[in-house]
Amino acid sequence: MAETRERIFEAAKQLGWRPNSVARSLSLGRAYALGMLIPTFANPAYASMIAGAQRAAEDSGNVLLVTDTSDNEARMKVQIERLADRADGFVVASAALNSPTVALLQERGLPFVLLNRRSAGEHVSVVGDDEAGVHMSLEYLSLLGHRRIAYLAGPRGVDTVERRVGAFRDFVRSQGLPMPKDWVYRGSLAPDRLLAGLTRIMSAPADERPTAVVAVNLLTASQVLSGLRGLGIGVPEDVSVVGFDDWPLAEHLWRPLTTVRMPTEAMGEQAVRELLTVLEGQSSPRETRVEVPPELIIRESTAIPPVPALRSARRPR
Amino acid sequence: MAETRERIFEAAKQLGWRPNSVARSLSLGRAYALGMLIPTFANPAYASMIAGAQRAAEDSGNVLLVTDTSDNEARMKVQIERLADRADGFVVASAALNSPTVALLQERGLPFVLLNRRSAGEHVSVVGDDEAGVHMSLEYLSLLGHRRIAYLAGPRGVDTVERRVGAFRDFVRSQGLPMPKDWVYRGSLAPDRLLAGLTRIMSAPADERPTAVVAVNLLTASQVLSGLRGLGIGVPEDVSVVGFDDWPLAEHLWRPLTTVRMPTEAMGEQAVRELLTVLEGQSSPRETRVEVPPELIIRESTAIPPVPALRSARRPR
DNA sequence: TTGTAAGCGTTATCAA
DNA sequence: TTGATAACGCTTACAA
Repeated sequence: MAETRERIFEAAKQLGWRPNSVARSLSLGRAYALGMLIPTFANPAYASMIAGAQRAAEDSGNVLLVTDTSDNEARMKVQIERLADRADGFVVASAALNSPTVALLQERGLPFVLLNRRSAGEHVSVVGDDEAGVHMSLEYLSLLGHRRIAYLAGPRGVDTVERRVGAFRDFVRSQGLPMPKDWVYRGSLAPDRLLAGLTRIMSAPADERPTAVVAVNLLTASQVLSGLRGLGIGVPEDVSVVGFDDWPLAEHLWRPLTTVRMPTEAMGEQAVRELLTVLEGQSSPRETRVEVPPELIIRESTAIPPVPALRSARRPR
Repeated sequence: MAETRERIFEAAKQLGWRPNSVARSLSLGRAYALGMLIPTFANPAYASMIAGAQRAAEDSGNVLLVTDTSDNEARMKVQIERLADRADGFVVASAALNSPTVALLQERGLPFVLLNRRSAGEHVSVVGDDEAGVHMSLEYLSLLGHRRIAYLAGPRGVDTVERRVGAFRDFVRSQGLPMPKDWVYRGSLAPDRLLAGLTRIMSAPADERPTAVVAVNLLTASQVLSGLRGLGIGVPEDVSVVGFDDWPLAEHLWRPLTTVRMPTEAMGEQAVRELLTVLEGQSSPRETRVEVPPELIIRESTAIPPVPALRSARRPR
């Protein structure tokens, strides 16, 4: 009986015997391990997705095998090959919108769920409500009186980024805000390029340039802060800055950063739960939004727009 | 012959066949996987150790299985149990000075090398030159003219921390600098506790309190910056601040932080190389120092001490 | 209920 | 050189 089996297992364990998980995997055809592909450990947002995922994995008796892909498709391929038999499925947080990796997983029949970044085609994915996050930051700026708002997005091709810019554009349109072409920056996020872009946007006279800048992520936001500081533009008295993602250091930047905190930990957690149901064959392609809503963390990088700007905005043309 | 074997493997691969790595592990008794235990993904210093380790692992045909231990011994135990058969050895970056985990690894005969943090007893370990890092930051402060220097270390029990405080104490002694008892803070690094400690140290009159504060890591340093800002103490004009570890955000803090950059990536790399030699049975217990020296990144949080302090320091008593 | 054997996909050994 | 076979350590199905 099962109970006796348990007792024997326990007794054996006391004597120093432990079942060999490799042999177990081979016999069972199941590894009780889940792979997780992360663009980079360097981005703190992923650190907490991993933390959440790992907790969920451990709670369900699985181990989580995490790798850093550097957003490099060739590396991802190698890692998937090497982990294919050792893991029962994958949480993929580093998919590009058109990723050969996703194709590879599909053709090899490896179960997977996308996290944070979706990809073209049908598959199960778990994402946070980035649109709501952007929306709430814009609403807040709007409430403060800002009407001229720029968005620093970075290059095309990543789902999350597109969702965030999309939400920005929707808001701007629905509120009838001004939208000169270069107020949405789509260039490289490399420090010098970004600074050049920011400088261009800010080179207009004070009553024509944006009174608020929204950045696509935390690092970009902090570069913006430093950039404005270098340009001699005050934050928040001249320009307000809002970031995306949160992290202890965000509080200690040149100006403590107002930013959108995404439920990253819950996202990681839900991704593995979703993957587990896929492994049980219970799931069909669909997109899951994590229920936990984003949160706007208001600190000191935002304020009402400068008075001249207000005057100019109200002056009839 | 071996060559034919290769050709057949290649042909089979074309046809979609791939050797099953689990079966391979079982047969070979070797998994070609290495475990890595990290205190927390949230600390950016570890992110780059992982990056280095993963590169070295991949280059040698291994996969790196990384887990976040939360510095929790119980969790480490579970993770080691679950990875014991799936990995050939472990890189342990989250060992406490007296860690049951190390004992566990030893009694189960699992090969391992300690990274960054050493532990009591004999074992192979890879560390950076923390002492040199601290030393160079203190030399720099000294050169600027600082003589009253405080060190915020945090709780006892972690090897790296002890090495850093040790180096601080050595320097202070060798230079005959003043060293009131509470200038070395050994309390909790929780924000409120740390702030209380800092406030106490800074509550002395300006010409008696420290003119420079050195922090044990990046987060602590940024908390110190914010703390001083809150106290209305200027950085660097009233007090200089030096951190430990570097990260892109360090440049964007309230004051761009002068800090010691450790060769974290090289450390991770070397740890897996070291582990690989252990696995080949070539290694006896020893400590390896990573050759790459620390680097002092000078930014804007340090300057010459304030003039009144200089005057007071020079005034004969 | 208990014990035995087959199978998981490799590699390694030993005859042929 | 080739080909069959045991072994890795577990699970499960089937006979005793």
